Amino acid sequence: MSDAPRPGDRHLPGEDGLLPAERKVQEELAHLPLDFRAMWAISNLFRTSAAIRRHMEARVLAPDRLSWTSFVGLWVLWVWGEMEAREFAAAVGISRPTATGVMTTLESRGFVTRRKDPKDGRMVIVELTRVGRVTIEDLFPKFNAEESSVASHLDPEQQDDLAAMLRSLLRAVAPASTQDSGPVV
Amino acid sequence: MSDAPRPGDRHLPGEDGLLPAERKVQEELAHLPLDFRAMWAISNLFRTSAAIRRHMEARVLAPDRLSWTSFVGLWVLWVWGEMEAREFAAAVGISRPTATGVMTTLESRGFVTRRKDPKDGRMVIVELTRVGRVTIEDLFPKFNAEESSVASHLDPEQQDDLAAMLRSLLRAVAPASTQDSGPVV
DNA sequence: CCCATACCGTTCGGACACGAACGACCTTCC
DNA sequence: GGAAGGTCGTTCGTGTCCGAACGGTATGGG
Repeated sequence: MSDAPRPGDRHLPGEDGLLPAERKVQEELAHLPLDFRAMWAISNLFRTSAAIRRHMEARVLAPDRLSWTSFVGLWVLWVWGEMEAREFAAAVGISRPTATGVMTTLESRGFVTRRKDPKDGRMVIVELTRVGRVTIEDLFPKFNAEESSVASHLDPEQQDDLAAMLRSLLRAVAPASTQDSGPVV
Repeated sequence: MSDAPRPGDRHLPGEDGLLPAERKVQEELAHLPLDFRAMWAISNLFRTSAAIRRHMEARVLAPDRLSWTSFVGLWVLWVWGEMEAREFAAAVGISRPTATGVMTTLESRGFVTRRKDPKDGRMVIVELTRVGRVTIEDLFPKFNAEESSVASHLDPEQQDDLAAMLRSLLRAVAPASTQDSGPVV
């Protein structure tokens, strides 16, 4: 723990130390009885998730002027096939009102269609159009290639360990009912 | 200190197994040449981040009718002290237009004040009010207690490993300039 | 001195996000 | 068979979020 910062010493990426922001927090809040170990784990979860999401939006989604949520919507319908609107909302991980807006956006761009269920007049069934299917089938391999590129900074074993630890946390905070239908991308 | 338990046999499928949604994906996309290992690592990052964020919003923030972003804003000003608006935006991890809206919200609730910098008429300096400081000083220990509770589902060593792996991914996707000022909660 | 340049915060337009509430629709129980 | 209650998708209001663009402000070079 000999972290004497020398003048002009730049912390190059690749070291295993705390981020600059973390050091500032460590310094300012050291006098409080906080669980810093948990804080570094959880806060880096938010930080890294947001950074990778932005990376994906810029590299993969922006060329098609597709938002993150719209992309997840296409992906869900691609994997699951046609589904009711409330299932769509649950699978994407958004509320039903938000799902209405997202479906409207996707419909206006010709990616999905909505129709009423003849068996139950309350239901609305969402389905990918041909254009929507072609789009996600072209886009998802690119998305996964970026996932692979980002994850390659960890060993394969570390990738497995990371996924396992995250599943453990997920099971801790999410009710079992929501784990079956949460967002998957 | 990387004496992570490494049993000779890998975990059998089903025990430490994939989530239901992951199994569906595995089944539907098995015929495509995708990097599933990276996919499980990255997708669980998004899933778990969103789940924990909702957990925090419901358990810690909802009683004060405070949004996630507003909470981060208060926290940033608490740790860093008064700062220029563009620094505030960078520290919270939002764009400058979004920061204008968030500051307006926080100002209307009496948590922060905005004033022009007499030295440079372009700048706006944001600062926590007394009410804002009292609020975050009451709220953050509760927030950290929930972080600690969630993280307790991992061993202390695992928490450290998780944070280290996430920092590694973060450094891979984020330009060095944004690492100093990214959102920290 | 003035103008090009650059930067700051804000505004605008569009999409996302949620809780509350509403009309339409189905089921259930008298 | 008709009212009661539940569920569905949607609408409304508010707040978050971004890229593009605008007015205000500083600074440098001519």
